Amino acid sequence: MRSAPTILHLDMDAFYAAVEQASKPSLRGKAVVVGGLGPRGVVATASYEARRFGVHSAMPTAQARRLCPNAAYLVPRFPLYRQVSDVVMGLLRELSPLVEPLSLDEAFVDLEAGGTPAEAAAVRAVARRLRADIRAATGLDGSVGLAGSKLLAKIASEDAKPDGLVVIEPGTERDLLAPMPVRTLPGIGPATAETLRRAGITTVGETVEAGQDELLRLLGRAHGTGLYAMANGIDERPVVAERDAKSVSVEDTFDVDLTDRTRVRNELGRLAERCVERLRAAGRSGRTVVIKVRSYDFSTLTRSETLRGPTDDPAVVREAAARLLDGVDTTAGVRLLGVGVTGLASFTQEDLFAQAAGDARHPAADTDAARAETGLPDGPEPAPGGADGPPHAAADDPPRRWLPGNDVAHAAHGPGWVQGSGVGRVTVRFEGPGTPPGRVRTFAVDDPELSAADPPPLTASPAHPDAPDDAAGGQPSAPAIRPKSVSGGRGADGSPPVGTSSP
DNA sequence: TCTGGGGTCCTAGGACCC
DNA sequence: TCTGGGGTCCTAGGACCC
Repeated sequence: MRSAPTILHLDMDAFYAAVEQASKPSLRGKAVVVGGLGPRGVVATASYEARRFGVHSAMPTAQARRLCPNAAYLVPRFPLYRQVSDVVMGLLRELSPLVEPLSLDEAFVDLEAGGTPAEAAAVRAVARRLRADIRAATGLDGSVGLAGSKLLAKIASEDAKPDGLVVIEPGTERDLLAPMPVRTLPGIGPATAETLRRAGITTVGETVEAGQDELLRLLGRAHGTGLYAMANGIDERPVVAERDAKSVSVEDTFDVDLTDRTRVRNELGRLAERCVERLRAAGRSGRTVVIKVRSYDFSTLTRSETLRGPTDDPAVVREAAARLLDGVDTTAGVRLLGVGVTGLASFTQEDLFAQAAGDARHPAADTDAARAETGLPDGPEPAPGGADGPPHAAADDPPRRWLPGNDVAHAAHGPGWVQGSGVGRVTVRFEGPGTPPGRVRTFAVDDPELSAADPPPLTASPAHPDAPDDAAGGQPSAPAIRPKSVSGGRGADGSPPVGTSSP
């Protein structure tokens, strides 16, 4: 616990949706929903405009469409989000060597380790400049929390949303937390909250009053002690940079349940290969192979097998997965299949093992060749999240899928993005991050002039005059890209934005 | 037209070993 | 030939997070 609020938590606002709006001028100020667009898709991120209709993350996309039929529904473009994320993380690393990313859009930073003076005014100034820099570099808003611990920094950034900055002064933690619902605390999900509720505990303050013994009894050792500490505002977890991944996995939900056993086996084999591609791209190998099978009724089981040594051989993983599947009854219908590898080791260990074992099947040269092969395309990973279409279309090399949000280029009209498609036509809007809102044209889906394209990079907003906020508490700083979001940033109180009026 | 995909951590039982 | 006891590994499942 620190005596100055030197732990910073950054959380980008509605990240995927905001990137889409920055990238597609016609969507700025409009409801945008990014997520799976198939019959079983869910929402990954909704823009604030869409949230006003009740749309939120993890909601089935079909339900979102009912609530907000006029939103733009887009497939995620992870490579672009990753690019933008790299820019943001780069700015954080200028503040301190201790940066702990939690996801593409979220990270902790230990400002003290970066040499920022341990006093509220100094850290506040750093945070204000950071938010301005992020806006200048990406055109996006990020909310920042500052506190003496990770727990409170995260709660502060949540309170700061959207587009705000909140500082929690050390010493005020307990009083601040007491009235909050237990669900506010990280690690307290629906199940734990229900257990606590049945014991008459709904707020953080009641958690403290219940006492540690009671919490241990209700929740078990690790969870109970952890919750009691958190509820008292105690959190000594350090900011840790760069943790190695402990597992790699790949899974697919099918639009229609699979019943044919051969088809199930084939899909599992494909997943095993995708999993190994990712494993190799990360320069790792793994020892335990896990398969996951979700049934028509959503019941889910896993089966795992630990090999004698780590492998990155697709055949070995595929065969292990196939063996595991042999023990699973799939006759009633399979909704989801997954393959994962855990017990990760690095390549060098793998090579040593292979040599020691005298593995005849895979001489070293072979391994190298295969590795070079996977490293070949510029996108190391195979478009995650089904960006290039769900696996199910596998039937006979489908013509080409134009998914809403995809980048395209037209020989005559230039770069644009797919707004929609159907009945042999595809509608494209021609615009890019730096252009004014563009116009729409419709083509035949097999128009030879039309081709898939890479996402254009987000350029920093030119309109932003790099005005650092005034000292006193997070000033309005004209949001870079948004045309008329006058009410944008504001001070520490996190009051909701005046929404730009409905599209 | 219910419920994605990628992860992390914890628990608990049985095997196995000392 | 009396149910000790601890540590580690493996497997399966569940809660939780973004």
